[in-house]
Amino acid sequence: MQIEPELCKVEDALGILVGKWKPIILLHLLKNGTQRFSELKRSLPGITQKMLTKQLRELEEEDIIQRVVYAQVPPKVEYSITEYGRGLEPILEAMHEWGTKHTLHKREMQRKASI
Amino acid sequence: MQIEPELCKVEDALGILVGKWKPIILLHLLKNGTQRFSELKRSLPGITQKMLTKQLRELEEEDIIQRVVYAQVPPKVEYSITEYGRGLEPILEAMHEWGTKHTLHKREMQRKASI
DNA sequence: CCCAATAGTATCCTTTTGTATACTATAGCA
DNA sequence: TGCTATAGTATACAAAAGGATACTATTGGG
Repeated sequence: MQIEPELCKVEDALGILVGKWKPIILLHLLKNGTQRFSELKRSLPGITQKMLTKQLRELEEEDIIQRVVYAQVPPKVEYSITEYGRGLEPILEAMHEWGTKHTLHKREMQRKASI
Repeated sequence: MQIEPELCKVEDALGILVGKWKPIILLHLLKNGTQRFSELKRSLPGITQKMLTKQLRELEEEDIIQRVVYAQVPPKVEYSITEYGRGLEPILEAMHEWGTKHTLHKREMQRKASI
């Protein structure tokens, strides 16, 4: 792993995943497939509409998710992961794996600290 | 991959990597081994001392890096990745791999857009 | 006629991140 | 005596991210 020109690539990935909501949104779409706006909103307790819209727009911009609007009333808009976006799964998995270890590690550290 | 309790784990990993400087700092320490404060600073053009100090303190807090102070004048402080912190390498690698594809993908998208 | 449901916008505010700049302590050296 | 080097702090500020709340359009149903 060389360093200088490689950094920006790591940062690119990070730039796409970063934010309080993006990883959760992506996990939901990866796990559950196509979802409507309202379904996502219900899945993300605490998110505001503004935030959800913003995150979805940004992910769409990067071609990570796809947005399909149905000409209906009331409106129906569906979101799904693109082929390309599915490539993020290994990163999410690596993070998940590490996160699991991290939880145990934190617990261990606290135990030691309390002695 | 289950969802609800799993989310926080992904977010834990993200929380540690996120920031304009943390991934670069970690890559430098992973690649070059132990480094002094001033060496890191020189390696990160544009970072202010305050930011570098802050990021290093946070990484230390999470037991990702280790800080060793030598009782000298002028001061000497060395930073290195911990065993535990080394566990982040697969994540950085997955991001790097994806980032490389992303660069090509972006280029392709721009080419298409310009037709 | 009025209400509910959906997928948003618009506006204002707070918190978090990041930047710029100046300052400190101390030993060795000229 | 004053300068340099190192690893920081302190203070003020600017920008970005996130949150709270209110508003919109439309149509089918009561």
